Amino acid sequence: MHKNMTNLEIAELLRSVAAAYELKGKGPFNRFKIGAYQKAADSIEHSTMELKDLWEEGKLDQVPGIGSAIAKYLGELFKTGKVRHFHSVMQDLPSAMFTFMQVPGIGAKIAYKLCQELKIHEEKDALKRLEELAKLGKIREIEGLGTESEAGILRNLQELKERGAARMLLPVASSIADDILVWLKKTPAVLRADPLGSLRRHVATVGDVDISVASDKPREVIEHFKNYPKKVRLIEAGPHTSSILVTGGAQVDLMVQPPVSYGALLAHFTGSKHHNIALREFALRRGLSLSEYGIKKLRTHNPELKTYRTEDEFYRELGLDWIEPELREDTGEIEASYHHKLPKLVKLEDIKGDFHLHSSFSIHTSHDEGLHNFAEMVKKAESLGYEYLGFSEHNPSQSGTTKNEVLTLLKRKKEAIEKLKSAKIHHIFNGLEVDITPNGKLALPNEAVDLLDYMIVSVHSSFRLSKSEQTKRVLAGLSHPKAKIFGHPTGRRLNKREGIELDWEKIFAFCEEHKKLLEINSWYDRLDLPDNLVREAVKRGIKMIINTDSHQLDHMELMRYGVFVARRGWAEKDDIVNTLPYIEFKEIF
DNA sequence: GCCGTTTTCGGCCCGACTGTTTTCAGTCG
Repeated sequence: MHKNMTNLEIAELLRSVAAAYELKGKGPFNRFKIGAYQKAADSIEHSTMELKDLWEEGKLDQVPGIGSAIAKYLGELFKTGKVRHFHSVMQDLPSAMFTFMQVPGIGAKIAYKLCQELKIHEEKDALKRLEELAKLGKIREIEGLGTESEAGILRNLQELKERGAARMLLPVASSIADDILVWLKKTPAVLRADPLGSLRRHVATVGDVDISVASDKPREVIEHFKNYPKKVRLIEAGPHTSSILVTGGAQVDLMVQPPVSYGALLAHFTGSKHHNIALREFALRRGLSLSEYGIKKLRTHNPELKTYRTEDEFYRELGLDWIEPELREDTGEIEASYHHKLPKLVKLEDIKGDFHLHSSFSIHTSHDEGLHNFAEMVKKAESLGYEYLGFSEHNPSQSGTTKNEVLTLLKRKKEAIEKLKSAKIHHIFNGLEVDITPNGKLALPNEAVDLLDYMIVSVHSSFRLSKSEQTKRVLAGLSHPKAKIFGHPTGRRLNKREGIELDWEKIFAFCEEHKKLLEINSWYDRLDLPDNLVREAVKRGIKMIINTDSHQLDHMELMRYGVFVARRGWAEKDDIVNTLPYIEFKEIF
């Protein structure tokens, strides 16, 4: 019995194979094979479904980038735990080289050279050994490397240790970008500046902060950028681009173009990489070549560069509708744009209520209480322009309260909410966020449920049940008629813990049949349902609700993060129930 | 090794910067 490989581990394996091919093939003839393995690895990493499950259903070939050859190898991997072909490609390569490739600036060739020359072969302690030898000046002695390379490797090793591989949460990256924008705008050479990359695409986590600048004086802009007060180190600087490291360890990349070609720069630097590649291939089939500078007509005698001030003009030149940044992941958006079938994405202004709020009204919960009372939260909801809201404190602790106490507490809560209603400030729903216990029971007596308008049911414990047990548990919890919403469905905490394992086929089918709502939780380390699962839900016509899970007033402003996730999942207004006016919304409950 | 709005063969995105090798390879996004 061999260990189940996760998508991430499979992606790693394919990247190693790509690296091996990079060393094997002398010459450019297998460049495309290398690219194919890398592309397959990326694709697997972004896959919604576990590859193993797809293989069992015979659907491996549905994953873009996986063709007959790699599908066959993966089949062997799932059956036997290893792939003979991969083994033979990698057998005479030291395993340490794949470890070295984690260090920025070290690719396949340098990694291999380091292993050979420094005689480091095993993965164990490889980085530590590399650091020791670098400090002894052994790297500069290797042909093709010098003192700069040695210093760079040492520095990058150090930074890797300090920062790790963790990506930034969206608000963190946003605030770094905001601060840099303020700095950049201090010089008149900067005519315009925008945060781009994954930040603009509103990905849940951000690797580096990317900033574009429109300017006719790029050198001045780069100089100014290099003087950013929070700069820790200059990574590189050229005529149009520069990268720095800032306090906290984040890398900031800058690109400058004159205003006449700013549209092409926006498109290029927003990415994603895969969107860019797909867009360039699309253009190439039409005899056009794209870059951050503009568009060239190929096959003409003197290919002239055409520039674009706006992204809209840039996309239009290709015969495409402008594509929302959130959609630019090469998952069908180019084709949709070509056929004028892009979704009309939900917007923050469409949201008419928040249904996951924790007030300070005490009902002896087993988890955390909110900080502010009903009236304060209602007032905040009013200021956000909402028509309705729902209070959903955690259920009372099962061990700390008797059934009668629970009933008394919840009667009191119901009365308090009734009073708010009579004040006619808002349409207020009386809910509760109820734990689904490991055996699938709800952590609330049935008589108490009768006092509520709705329940959000959530998993807050036993995250490591097997997929089938976890699925059974959740479906049992959701089967109560008043359990309308499945709260933060995967339970993931970004950079902290993986989500629970669920059979999504079954969960989706159940939600579809029984009209259950999936929550998109806006809390920025949850962003749960994740965007790729939102996309699946949208395809199946399953409705969702975007909530903040607020525990205090200012949390209620985080709704936009949930909206970002919905947009990345191609959700339109109709897919999200809390865009409905009260009259229609209340029918659901 | 993958893939198809000219193709089941013959293509495969495009450019940046660094360090070191005096003309370019390696790495990155």
